[in-house]
Amino acid sequence: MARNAGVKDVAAAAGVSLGTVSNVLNRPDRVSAATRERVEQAMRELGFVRNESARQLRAGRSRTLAYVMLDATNPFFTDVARGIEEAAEAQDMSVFLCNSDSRAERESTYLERLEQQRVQGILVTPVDPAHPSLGEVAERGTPVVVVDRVGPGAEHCSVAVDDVLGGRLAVEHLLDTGHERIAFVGGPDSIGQVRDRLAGARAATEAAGRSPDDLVVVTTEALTVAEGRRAGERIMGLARASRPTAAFCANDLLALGLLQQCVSLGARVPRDLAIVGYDDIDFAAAAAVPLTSVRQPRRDLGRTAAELLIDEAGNPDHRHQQVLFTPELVARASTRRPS
Amino acid sequence: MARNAGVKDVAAAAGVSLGTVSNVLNRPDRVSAATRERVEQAMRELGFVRNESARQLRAGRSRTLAYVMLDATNPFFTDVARGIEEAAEAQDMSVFLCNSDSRAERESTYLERLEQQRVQGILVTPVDPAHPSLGEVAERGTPVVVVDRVGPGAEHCSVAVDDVLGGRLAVEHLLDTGHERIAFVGGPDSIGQVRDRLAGARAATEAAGRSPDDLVVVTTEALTVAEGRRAGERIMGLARASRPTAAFCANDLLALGLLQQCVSLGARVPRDLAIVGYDDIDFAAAAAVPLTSVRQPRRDLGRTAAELLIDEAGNPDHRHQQVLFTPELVARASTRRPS
DNA sequence: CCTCCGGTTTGAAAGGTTTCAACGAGGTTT
DNA sequence: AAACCTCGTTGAAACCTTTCAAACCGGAGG
Repeated sequence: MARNAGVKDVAAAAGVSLGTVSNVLNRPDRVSAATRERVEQAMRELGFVRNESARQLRAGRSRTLAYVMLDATNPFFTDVARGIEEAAEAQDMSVFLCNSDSRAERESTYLERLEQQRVQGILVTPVDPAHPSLGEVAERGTPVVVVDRVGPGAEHCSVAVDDVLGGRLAVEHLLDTGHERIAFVGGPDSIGQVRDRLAGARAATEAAGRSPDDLVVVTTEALTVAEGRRAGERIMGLARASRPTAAFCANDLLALGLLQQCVSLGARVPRDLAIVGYDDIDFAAAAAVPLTSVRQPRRDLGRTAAELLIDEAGNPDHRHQQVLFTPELVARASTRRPS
Repeated sequence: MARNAGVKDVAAAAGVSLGTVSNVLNRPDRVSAATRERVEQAMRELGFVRNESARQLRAGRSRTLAYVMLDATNPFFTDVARGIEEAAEAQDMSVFLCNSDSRAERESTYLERLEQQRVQGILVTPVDPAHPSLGEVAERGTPVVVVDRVGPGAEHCSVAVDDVLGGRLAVEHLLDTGHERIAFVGGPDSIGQVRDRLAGARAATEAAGRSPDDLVVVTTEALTVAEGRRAGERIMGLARASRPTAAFCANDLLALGLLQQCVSLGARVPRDLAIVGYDDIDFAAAAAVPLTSVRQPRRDLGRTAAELLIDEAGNPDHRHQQVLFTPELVARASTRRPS
C-alpha cells in the first residue's frame, strides 16, 4: 500500500482521468456504476486518503466546528460540549474540542489555529469575554458564538444562563429554609459568573429586608474541589456563634469540596451547615448528601449555541442574538430543613 | 478590513514580493527589520489570516495531534487528555479532542476526518481495539497510539495500565480487611477493562484459596453513575445473609452511584458494605464517604502516549512500544475496617 | 445521412502558500 | 579594479484537489 497516493495515482490505476476520480468522490451519481466501482477499487488498493487541505483550499468549505472550553475537567463544560455535538451531528458536522484550561494565552493560540484552519465557526467560553480578540476573529470572517458568558456588545451571538437570577434563587431558598447567616463561596472575582451569582445573592438578601452585610463572602482562588475544601476549613474554623449556617457555592465543584471537608471535620450537613451548589452536575446528585443546586440547561445551552453558529455560517441574513436561559433550583438533602 | 486577504494582497500593500511576506511568516530573521515591520503593518491592516490549508498543502506538516476519547464526560478521560496536552504543549503542538461517546461509527468518522486533515498523529481510546480500522489508518501513514487499551498485535504503540493487577489489588485489599462475600460490579463484558479487572478479582479470590464462586458478579450495562445506583438497588435487595459485605466496582462512576444508592437505602458504608472503585478520579476522594480506589496514573498515561506519538511522527527509526503502567491501591474510608 | 440529445468523461485552470535557485546591491578582500 | 561574499529580496514552480466548459459517444428523430 503506497504511502501517499493522490487522485492522480488513483486515476492512473483505474485508467480514467483526474476529473472522474473527483466526481466519484463528490458527485458519485454522475459516474457510471462500472467506472465508479473501478475507481473505488483503485482507491482501496492504493490506500487513498483524500487530502483535506487541498480540498478545502479549492472548495472553500469545511465540515468542522470547534468548541474552545474553559475547563475540560469540569463536567459542566463537557455536558455543554455534548449538546454542541448533538446539534453538529444532526448537520453532519464534526466538533473539535479545545481546552484553554482558563489560560488566556492558550485560548488565543487555539483561536488562531482554528481561524487559520478555516473552521466553519468557533464556539467559545472565553477566559475574558471583554477581550477584543474575540471580536477581531469574528471581524475577520470566522463566526464566533460565546457560550455561557455574554460579551459586552452585540458583536456576536451568545448563549448564557441568567446568573443573577440563579444567585437569587439559591439565596431565597436558603432564606426560606430559615437561614440567616449565609456564606457566599466563590472566586476569583474576575470571573463574570462569580460576580453575577454574588450579585443575585445580594439582591435576594436585600429583598428580604436584611443588610447586604449579612452575606459573608468567602473568596476562593478557583472554582475547584480543592478550593472548596479550603473554604470548608475556613468556615469551620469560625466560632460557632458567628459561623454561617448555610453556604451558597459558585459552582458544584466548590460545593462538593466544601461538603467533603465539613463532613470530615465532623459537621453534619444540612444540620450544621446547609449547602447549595451551582450547575447541578451529575455528581451533585450523587454526593452522599445529595446536593441542592441551581440547574443550568447544559445540553440546551450547547445545542442552541451550535445551532446559532451553524445558522450564522450558512444563512446570509443571519442576525446576532443573545439567548438567555433561565436556571432552576433543584432542592435536595443538603438543604433539607432539620426536623 | 477586507475579508479574505492573502499573501499576495499583503505583498502588494507592503510593496514587496510574495516570497518576502512568506519569509516574514516563516523565517523572520532573514528579513530586515524595516521590511518586516512594513509587512506586519500591512497584515494587521488587511486582517490577514494565514490559510492553513494552503500552507499544509505545500509544507506538508501540521502542528496538531488529536485524541479520540471514549467518553468526554468521564473525568478519567479528561485527565488523560490533560496529560496529552501537557506533552503536546511542550512541543508547541495543539490537541484536538474528539468524543466518540463509545459509538463505533462516530469513532470512525472522526478517524477518517482526522486522517484527511493530515494531523501529525492520532491518539485513541478505541471502542474496540481489535477492529482492523485502526491498523489501516496506521498503515496508510498516520501514526496511531492506543491509549488505555492494548491492541491485538504490535502494529502500533500503546500505553495502558495493568488491569488484571488492579483487579487483584482491589480484591486482595478487601480480603485483607476481612471480607468473604465480595461482589464485582461492572459491565458490559464487551469492554476489555471490565474483563481484565474481573479476571484479576478472580485470581485474587483463588489465590486466597477460595472458590471463584465466592465472587458475586453483578453485571451492569454501562460504567455510569446511574448504572451504579441500579446495582446498589439490586445488592441491597438481597437477603442480609447472602448479601455481599463488599463490592469492587469496575470504575469510580459505578462506585459513586452504588455508594449513593446504598446510603440512601439506609446502609452504612463501610460497615454494611465496603466499596472499592477504580480510576481514583478526583470525585472519589471528594465523596462524603471517601472512596477507596485503584489509582491509575492518568496524567502519565496521557503524557507518555503523546510522547510516543510525537516520537513516531518525527523519528525515522521509531520502534513501536507497548508501555504498561502499574496501578496502585489508595485506601480510604469506604473500606475502613469497622472497629 | 445529419443533427440533436442525454449521459459520461476529459483536461486545464484555479486556489494560497512555501520553497528555492537566482538576483542585486553593498561591502570586503586580493 | 576585479573577484568574491553576504544579506535581502524576488519570481516561478510545486503541493493536490475541485470545478467547469468542452469533448465524446451512442442512439433517437428528422
